[in-house]
Amino acid sequence: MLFSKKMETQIVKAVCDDEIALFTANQWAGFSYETQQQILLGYRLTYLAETEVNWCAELGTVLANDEIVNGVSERGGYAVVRKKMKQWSMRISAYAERLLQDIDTLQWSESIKETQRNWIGKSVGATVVFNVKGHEVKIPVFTTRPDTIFGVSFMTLAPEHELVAALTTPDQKQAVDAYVKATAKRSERERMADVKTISGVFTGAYAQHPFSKQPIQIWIGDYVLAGYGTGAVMAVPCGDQRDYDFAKHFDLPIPNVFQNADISELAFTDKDTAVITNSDFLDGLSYKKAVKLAIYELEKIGAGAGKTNYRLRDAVFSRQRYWGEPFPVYYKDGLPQTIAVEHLPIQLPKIEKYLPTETGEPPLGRADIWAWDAQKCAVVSNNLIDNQNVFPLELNTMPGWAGSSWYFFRYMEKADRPAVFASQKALDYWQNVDLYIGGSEHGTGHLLYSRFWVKFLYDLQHVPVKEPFKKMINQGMILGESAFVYRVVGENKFVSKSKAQGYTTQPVHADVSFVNTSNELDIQAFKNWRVEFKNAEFELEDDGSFKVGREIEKMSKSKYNVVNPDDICSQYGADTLRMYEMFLGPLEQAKPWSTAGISGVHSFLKKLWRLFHLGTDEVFNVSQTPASKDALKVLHKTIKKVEDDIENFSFNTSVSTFMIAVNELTAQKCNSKEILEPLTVLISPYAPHIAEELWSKLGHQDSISGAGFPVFDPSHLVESSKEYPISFNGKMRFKMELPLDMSKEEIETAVMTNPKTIQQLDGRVPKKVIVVPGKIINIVG
RNA sequence: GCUGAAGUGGUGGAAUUGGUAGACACGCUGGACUUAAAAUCCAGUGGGCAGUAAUGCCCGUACGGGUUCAAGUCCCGUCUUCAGUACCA
Repeated sequence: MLFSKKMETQIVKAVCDDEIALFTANQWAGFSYETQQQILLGYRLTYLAETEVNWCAELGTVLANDEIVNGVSERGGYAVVRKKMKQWSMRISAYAERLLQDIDTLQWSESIKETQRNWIGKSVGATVVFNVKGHEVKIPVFTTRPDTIFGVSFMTLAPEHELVAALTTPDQKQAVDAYVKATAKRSERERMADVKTISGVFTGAYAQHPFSKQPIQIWIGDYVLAGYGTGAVMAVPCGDQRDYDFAKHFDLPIPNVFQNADISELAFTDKDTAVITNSDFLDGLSYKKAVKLAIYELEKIGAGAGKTNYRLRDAVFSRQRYWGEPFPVYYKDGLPQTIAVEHLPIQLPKIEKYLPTETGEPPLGRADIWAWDAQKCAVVSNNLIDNQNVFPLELNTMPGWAGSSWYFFRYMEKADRPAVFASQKALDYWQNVDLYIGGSEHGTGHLLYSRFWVKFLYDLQHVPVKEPFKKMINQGMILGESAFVYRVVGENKFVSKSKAQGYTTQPVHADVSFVNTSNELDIQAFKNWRVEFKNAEFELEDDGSFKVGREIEKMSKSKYNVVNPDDICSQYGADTLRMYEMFLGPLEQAKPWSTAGISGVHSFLKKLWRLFHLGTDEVFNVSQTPASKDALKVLHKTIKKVEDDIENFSFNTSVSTFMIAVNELTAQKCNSKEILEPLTVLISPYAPHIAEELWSKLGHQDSISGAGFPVFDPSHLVESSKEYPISFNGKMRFKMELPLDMSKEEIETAVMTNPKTIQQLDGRVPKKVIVVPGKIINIVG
């Protein structure tokens, strides 16, 4: 590290963790190598730190926040506990503001953008530092309402707060210890579920109000989360409902700092109308002005500063699994050292079992050849470790998002890498992902991590873009229709659906393949399915059938509601399946899989085929005769609509358009090549197999996939007249064919002299006649 | 609670800038062909009232208001469903 002469005694401020101490260049030079390395970790984008992690004992690994759903692991649903561990983390929080700002540049669904905004969770406020009476320590808190600083009547720390033990007075020790223990025992999930119960304990210690110097009781309470802000709050019961509830419950004072606000029942939380009172220098100010002044005064006395807080936590980057990229890191005197780029990649070692070791080390702890020889720059046997030249390698591996965050940049060029990802030329040409079709479940994981990586890569000028995915469509899931049979509790007896009310029953999933369209169960097939059902008893409906219950659920093997598309394929063909899926409805919409209606798509394809053939003999019959005006109109109307639909991912309406086109051309008895050939190309992305077949019958040697998209010619759609809807007070009564080149006045005259108009008016004189040429005529009165 | 999306016939769904609500299908009803069935084709199909009929009128896009010549579409409020998220200081 180089310092200028001036910097030697000047404190250097850099973007890094808040807790990092400031020092001068001379001081830096005086630090030991170890200390310097420790400090540098506080600045690095990827750093090793003792962090509170989500530990899943069953999976033997830590999990990222987004890998936990409802307090249990997303994979397997196992318990997850908070635990301190030394882990690699990535400083995604350093990019929080940019990740938030750039959301606006994305063409993503509003819901997923909002999910990311919430996950980043920006809140603007201030840090306020409280002195503790009789202690050297200070307690910083984060607040979004520094304007209510004179409403502080107590403080609350999270039970896990590091100062709890030190601050607790001897006579409160027993109560505090018991409370901390009880909270630790409760799982995160329980704590979340139980929002209503108010609990907490007084520590016996007092903080000091930064302005009034009044003593403030310090409590601990589990409504304060260790993981957010500083893990401590200044409690303003008059302005925050949780503080209010806590104060009421423990009979703590509730000073009112709002003018004309009734706080007898609830806290006053409306910022916009708040006027501060009983607050010394803040008296009479609005929320906005009071916040500014409070921060200014806090900074003046060194008891706080304006601060923006983010909910977004740094992401844990270590996994205790085998299958993941190994870290190019070895340890010298316990300090991580990176392996130089030219020696990469290092490859996963062979191990016997892909499980954690008996002592709880990650699977790589089982490897025999997993040490780094810093002289030879090679991976060598663990036996050679002497901590002089040969050092132990990192045992953790990288998580899935180490690869998923950037892989698409390598797709841009197939040749050997000339640069980090691809040549500048390829990167400039391809830029980023134009369209990402995927599920919204990645909203707070992969899609955020990837945005972070790409911003970092952009900063280092490895890629020319700031965002990985320009446009995203969250396709809807095809759901399954599960079938349930009702088992009488405690008996090996099943009752048909309508009889189930008479018993205490438990629904059991039955394989949907045993059930027909009228919800009747094939009992024999069901009996043969499981040994335990073999001798089961069945109570039938009065008509002798056995009916199942139905419910729409996610398609899943465990729910036995998976339908195999192969069956549809063999019955109707792949084109029918493909088109039917598109025809079901909008791409973004989740919908249950139902084959009702598939025959419509199938018969459409047969109709299409018949358009090219004569009679039942399958004789190919496409003529060279020029197309009629009407046929050209149908074709170009279709080209226009399909073109627009593809742009809008509105495939369901394209299918309708094809149906209309084929119906109209069939009615016109059109078999002109001039029409059918471009129509075949148009339909080829929707029904590729049949299109390819017709294409070859049309005399082409090459695949239709190389054919150019038909060009829309608006001249075929030009009309000379329009069938105008004639409305009276907004209600359409009849239609009238009128030339399009008529003036408004001429149209009005034509309409008003029409006998039907006279009949409708029945002697009344219209107040107004609205004529929108080419659209509508509305007569008011 | 908060955030987001949505609510249209018996069903899936159309209506992209306010301008003919229900396209296109499924289902259903009737008919043709057939010994019969399948396949195919034709006609009808939002609800109600009147009429033998042609047809006419009324009501209809979750509910209640509003803006407008005109509202499924825009505005305000309410309800319901789905999804995400949550003691965030």
